[in-house]
Amino acid sequence: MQVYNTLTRQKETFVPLSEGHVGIYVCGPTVYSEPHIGNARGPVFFDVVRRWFTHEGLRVRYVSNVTDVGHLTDDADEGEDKLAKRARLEQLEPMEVAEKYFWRYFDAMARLGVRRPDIIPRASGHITEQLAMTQMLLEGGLAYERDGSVYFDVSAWRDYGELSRRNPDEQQEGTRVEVRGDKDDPRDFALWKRAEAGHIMRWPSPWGDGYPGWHLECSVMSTKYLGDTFDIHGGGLDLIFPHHECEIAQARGAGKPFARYWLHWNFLTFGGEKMAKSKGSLALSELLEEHGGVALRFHLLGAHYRSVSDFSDESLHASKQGLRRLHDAYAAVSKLAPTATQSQNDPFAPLRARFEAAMNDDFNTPQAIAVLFDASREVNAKLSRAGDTGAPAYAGAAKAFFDDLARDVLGIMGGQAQSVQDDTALLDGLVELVSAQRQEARLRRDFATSDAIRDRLAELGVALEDTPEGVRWKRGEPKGKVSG
RNA sequence: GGUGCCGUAGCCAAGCGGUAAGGCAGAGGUCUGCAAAACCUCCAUCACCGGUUCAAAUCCGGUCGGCACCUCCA
Repeated sequence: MQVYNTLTRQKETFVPLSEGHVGIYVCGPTVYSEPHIGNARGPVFFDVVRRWFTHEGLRVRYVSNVTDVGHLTDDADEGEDKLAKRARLEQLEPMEVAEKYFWRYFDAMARLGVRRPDIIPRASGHITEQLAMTQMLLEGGLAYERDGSVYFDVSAWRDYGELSRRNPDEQQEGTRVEVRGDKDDPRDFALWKRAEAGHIMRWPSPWGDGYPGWHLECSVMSTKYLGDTFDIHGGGLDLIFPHHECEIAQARGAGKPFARYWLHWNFLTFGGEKMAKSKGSLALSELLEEHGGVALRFHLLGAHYRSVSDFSDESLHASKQGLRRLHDAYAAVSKLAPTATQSQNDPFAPLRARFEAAMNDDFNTPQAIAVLFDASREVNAKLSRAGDTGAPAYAGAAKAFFDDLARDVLGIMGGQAQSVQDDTALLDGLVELVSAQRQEARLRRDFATSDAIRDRLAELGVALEDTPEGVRWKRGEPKGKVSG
């Protein structure tokens, strides 16, 4: 299988460090505000990545952190971190903020069919380890302490820039590099920062009270749970620099070979503009409410992870229509064959092969989805041929195909990703419709029909009551056998 | 200034040297009491210019137009 490695800027054959196992670390969000749709692309993509590895028989350990030690807002000079600011605005403890949005985030992910990571480490719970790595870097001469803060000395690390291919010397010392006057060099970055008076999140350290730097947690937590060398490190494209660059420098500087393959997903744009910069209206909660998790997930997988994808109402609508076709075919198959069966002569073998080839080529989900559409057409054609005696067996194989790939790997059919729709309005409408039909029968004095309707509804658990004020209905337990 | 990405049909979106996947929308047809679904058929030479090659959307050079990162950001 081929994966595109940012480190080498080319597709490489993926060979796990330890045969049969894969270790994956993905940088998660800083939980300080409402999750938006941009937060979903990476998790959804990597959810498919781990499902695919699992499908291919590998044991996966998937670690994805959540940053609960706020980093600075754009007003670096003010030194207020995002969590603290939010905490002040919401009048909560910083950790209360982190906890609140942590759950918002994972609730949203669950609705998108994203399985929980095997480990969700938090920065606040790994202070000791972060101090240890800082200490190690100091001892190795790659860091220096200034007035309670410890900085990584970029000039001392020759390979700095290997991932982002940036030559530190050529970087424009632009807008606001001069963040803290106590750095030896503006390119240096903090491993540990002194906590100013009033800074709420603080921990004791050999250099005084402070808090860990922006990039340290990932170096520490990934290697703690996956080993000093591990297979895959993922994140958004924007994390390549400086975040991942710094992670590599720290980890390698501390003697850890670190990640072997780096995968980065591209952005979602909205009207051609970077999502993170367009304001509002893209809150995940709202989109989930309106479209459901499966549709969003399906749409996200409709573009290759390394391409920018423009997210709009039109494109989302188109995706939903397409998904419905897939679901319809699956429903038809499931009706004919409630249980999946796979025989020796699997008629879906060629389609499986195509799907597999697509996924093995750097997780080409759009192509994999195209295979699903081709399969649907074949299935619909076969099943619509009346009197085809081979249909049931074929349907069983079709069900196996869809269950295996569309449901288990892509997560766009059945299972948890299926949105639980609120059918209240539909139910109301249906009962009222049937009730109206019954009233017509009563007016015709066709009581046989009206009573039959009431009885059938009662069997289904809907009780109709004729009152002087009109017909009322309520739900109860289904009575008797439900026929049909 | 440095680093990198993109421009494929009305829209979304694969392909990245061998003669344009898939979806949505649209057109025609089969089926059908009507409608829907389904199925069949149709619908692009790949921003532009030049070069390399037997062969280029795919490689090289240039032009134009978008975008991102270099600062928190998925």
